Amino acid sequence: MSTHELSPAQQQKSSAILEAARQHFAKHGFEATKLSDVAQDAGVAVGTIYLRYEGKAELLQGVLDNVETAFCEAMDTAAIWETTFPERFEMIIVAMFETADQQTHFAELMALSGFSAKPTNMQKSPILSKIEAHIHDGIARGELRNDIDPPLAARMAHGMVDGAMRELMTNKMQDPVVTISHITDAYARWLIK
Amino acid sequence: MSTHELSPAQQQKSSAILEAARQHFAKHGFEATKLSDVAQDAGVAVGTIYLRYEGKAELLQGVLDNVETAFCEAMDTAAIWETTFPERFEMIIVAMFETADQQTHFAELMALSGFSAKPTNMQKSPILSKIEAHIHDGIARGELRNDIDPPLAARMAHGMVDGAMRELMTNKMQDPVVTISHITDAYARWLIK
Amino acid sequence: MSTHELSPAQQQKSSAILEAARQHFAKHGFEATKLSDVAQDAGVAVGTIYLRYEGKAELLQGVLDNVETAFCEAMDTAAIWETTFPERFEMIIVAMFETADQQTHFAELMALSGFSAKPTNMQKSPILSKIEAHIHDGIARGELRNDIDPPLAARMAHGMVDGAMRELMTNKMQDPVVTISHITDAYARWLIK
Amino acid sequence: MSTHELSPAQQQKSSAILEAARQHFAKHGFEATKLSDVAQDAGVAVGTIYLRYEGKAELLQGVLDNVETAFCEAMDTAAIWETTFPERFEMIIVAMFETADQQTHFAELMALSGFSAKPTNMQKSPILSKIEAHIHDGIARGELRNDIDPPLAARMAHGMVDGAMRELMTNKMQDPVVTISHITDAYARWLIK
DNA sequence: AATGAATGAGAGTTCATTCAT
DNA sequence: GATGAATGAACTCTCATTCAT
Repeated sequence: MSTHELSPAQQQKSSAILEAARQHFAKHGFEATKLSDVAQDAGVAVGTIYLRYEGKAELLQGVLDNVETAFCEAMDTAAIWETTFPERFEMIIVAMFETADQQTHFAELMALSGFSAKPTNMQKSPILSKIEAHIHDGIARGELRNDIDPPLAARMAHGMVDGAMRELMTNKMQDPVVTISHITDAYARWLIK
Repeated sequence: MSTHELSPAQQQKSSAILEAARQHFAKHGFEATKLSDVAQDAGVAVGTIYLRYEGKAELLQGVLDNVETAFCEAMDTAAIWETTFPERFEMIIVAMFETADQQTHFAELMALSGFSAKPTNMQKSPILSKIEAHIHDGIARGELRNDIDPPLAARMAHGMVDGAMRELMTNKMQDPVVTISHITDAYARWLIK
Repeated sequence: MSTHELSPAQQQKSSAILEAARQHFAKHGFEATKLSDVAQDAGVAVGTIYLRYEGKAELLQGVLDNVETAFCEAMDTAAIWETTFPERFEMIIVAMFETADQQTHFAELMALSGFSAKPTNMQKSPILSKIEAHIHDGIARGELRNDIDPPLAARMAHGMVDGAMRELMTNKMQDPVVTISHITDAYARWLIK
Repeated sequence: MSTHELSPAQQQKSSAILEAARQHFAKHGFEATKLSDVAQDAGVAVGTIYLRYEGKAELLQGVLDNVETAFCEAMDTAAIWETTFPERFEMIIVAMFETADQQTHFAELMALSGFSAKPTNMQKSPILSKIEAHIHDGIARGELRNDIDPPLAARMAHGMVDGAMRELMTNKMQDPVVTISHITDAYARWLIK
C-alpha cells in the first residue's frame, strides 16, 4: 500500500538488527548490551539502528514484541484451540519450547520482559494473557477445575516452564522431551478436573 | 569482647546500607542502581559503603547472601523437617512468603539471583538446594512420588512461587493466604504420591 | 587513498590532543594531569581522546613516543654521523636543544620518561640508546677515549644536558648558545681521546 | 628547653613516619603514595601523621628536608672543605653515594625534589647550592677553571651523578666504586684548571 | 538512507582529610 | 596524644545519542 515499503535490503538490515539485539539482550541483559556491539554484529552502523528505533529501550521493546509475537502465534493455532486437555498442555508447552529452541535465549528474554525486575515490565505480558486465555477456555469447556484463579494459575504455569527451562539450560544433558513430559504431567495433575 | 566487634552505630550503618541496597537493587536492577542513591537512602556517605564492600557487585552479593540466609533459615527449622506432606508444603510456602513479606521486594531479588540473565548466576542457588532437599526428603519418606526429578521439580516449584509472588505484587487486592493455599494445592496434586 | 586515512580534521584533532597532553603532562606531571583539562585545551570532548588512546597511560605513552621520535630523528641525520668529534658533540647537543625548543617542555617530559620515579620507566629509553650509539661510534672511530663505559657515559651525558636545560629554564636570561658551548666543552674535555 | 620536647616514643613514631613516607614517595611518587599505606608501614594511625604534618604535601616536604639535610651535612664537613681538587670531587661524589646508600631511594627522591616536573620545585635546591658553593670555592682557590658558570656547572655536575645513579640502579651488576671513579675522572677533566 | 566520529553526562571508585571517641 | 571510621570531592572511563558527511 504505502510507497514507503521497505526494500529487501532494508528488511534484511532490520532483521539483522533485531536478531543481533535479541542475542545481546538475552546474553548480557539490557544495561550491559552496547548498541555499538549490536550494530557490529548486525553489520550496520550505529546510526542505522536509530533510523528504526527511537533508542535503546525501544529496540528492546522491538525485540520483545518480536519474540512475543512468535510465541503467541505458536500458541494460537487452530489445532491447539481444538485439542482437549491434557493433550493441549503438551502442545502449549511444546510450542513454548519450540519457540525457545528457535530463539535460543528465550528464557532470558522472558526474564527481561514478564520477569523483569523493572516495575514497568511487571505488567501482564501477551504471553501471560495467552496462557490465561487457554486456562479460561479449559474451564469454560469443563475440562479444567473451576476452583482455580486463572490469572494466578497462568503466572504459576509460566513460572514452572521458566524454571524448567533454566534447569534445562543449566543441565545440558537433560532431554527436553523428558522435561516437557514432566511439566505436562504436573499441569495435568494440578489443573485437570 | 573483641576490639573488632562492630559498634552498635556501625552495625546500624551496615544494616541501613544493606536495606537501602536491597530496595534499590530490587526496584531498579543492578545496573540502574546508583551507589550514590543507596548511600543517600542509607544515610551514609558513598565511601562508607566501600569500607564494607569491595564494590557494587560485592554489595549485591552481600544483599543476596543476606536474603538467602534468611530464606534458608526459614526453611530449615526442626518443625518443618518433622512435618509430613502436604502440610509441609504449606509451611515451606508460608516460610517463603513470610520472608518475602519481611523483605518486601524479595521476588525481584530472586530475579536478580537465581533468575538473573547473567550466565554466572544461572548456577543453583542455596534456595533451590533447600527446596530440592525437602523434595528428596519427601521421596525418601515415601510421601512424595518417586518418579519425579528432584532438581527439575525444585526449579518448577520455585518458579511457581515466583510467578505467584509476581501476581500478588501486580494485583495488590489479592489475599496472600488464598494464594498460598492455591500453591499448596498445586504442589499436593502434583507431587504427593 | 585508503578510506582509513585520517581526514585533515581528524589529524588536526589528534595533533591538538597530543600537544595539549604534552603541555599538561610536562607542567603538572602524570597524576595531576586531568583528561578533562587536556580535552578542553585540545578543543575536543573527553570521549574523543578515548577514540585514539586506550586511557591516560597510553596517552602519556603517545606523547613520549612522539617526543622521542622527534628527538631521535634530530640525532640521526647523515650529517651528524659523518661529522667528527668534537664538532659532532655540538651537533648532538644542538639537536637536543632545537627539539627542546620546538617542544617547549621537553626537559620535563624527559623527566617523565627516562627520569620518571616509576620503576618500569627506569628502562633505557630510545634517547639514551641513541646517545650511546654515538659514543660507541666515536670509540670505534678512535676519536673518543676507549676507557669509558658507553652506557654509563650516555647516562651521564644525558644528565648533564638535562641539568643544563633546567638551569636554562630557571634562569631565563641565559643564552642557549653559551650553554651549548659550555656543554660541548665539557663533553670534549671529558670524552675526547 | 621547651616543655614540649617529644617523648622518646613520639620521636620514634616521627622517625617511623618519615622513613615510611620516604620509601613510599621514592617508590611510587607523590600522587601514588597513599597516606594509609604510609601510616600502616610506620605502625601508626593515619591521624597521627596529621598531628605532625599539615597534609600530604608537607609530609613530602618533611621527607625532602630530611634527605637534603643529611645530604648537605655529608657535603659540609671540615675535611671536605680542606681537601683540594680533584680529591675533593671524589669526596663529594662519595658523600652523595653514601647518602644514597643509606637512603636507598635517594635518586628517586632527588627526582621528586630538584628534578621534579613540578614548576615550584624547579627552584634551586640546597643540594645544588652546596655543589655550587664547592665550585665557587674551587675557583676562588685557583684550582678550578674560572671560565665556567658555577650555577650551570652545578646543575650539570648534579645531572651527571643523577644519571650515573640511574645507571647503577638499572644495572645492578655495576660496582659503585668504578662508577664513582668514572664521575671523578669526568669532573677532573672538565673542571680542573 | 547510511555512516561512524564526536559528544558529554553520568557512573564507579579512590583517598586526603576530619573529628568523635 | 592517638585512633581509624566516616566523609565527599574529584577523578577516569563508558556509551547512548547526535549529525555532518
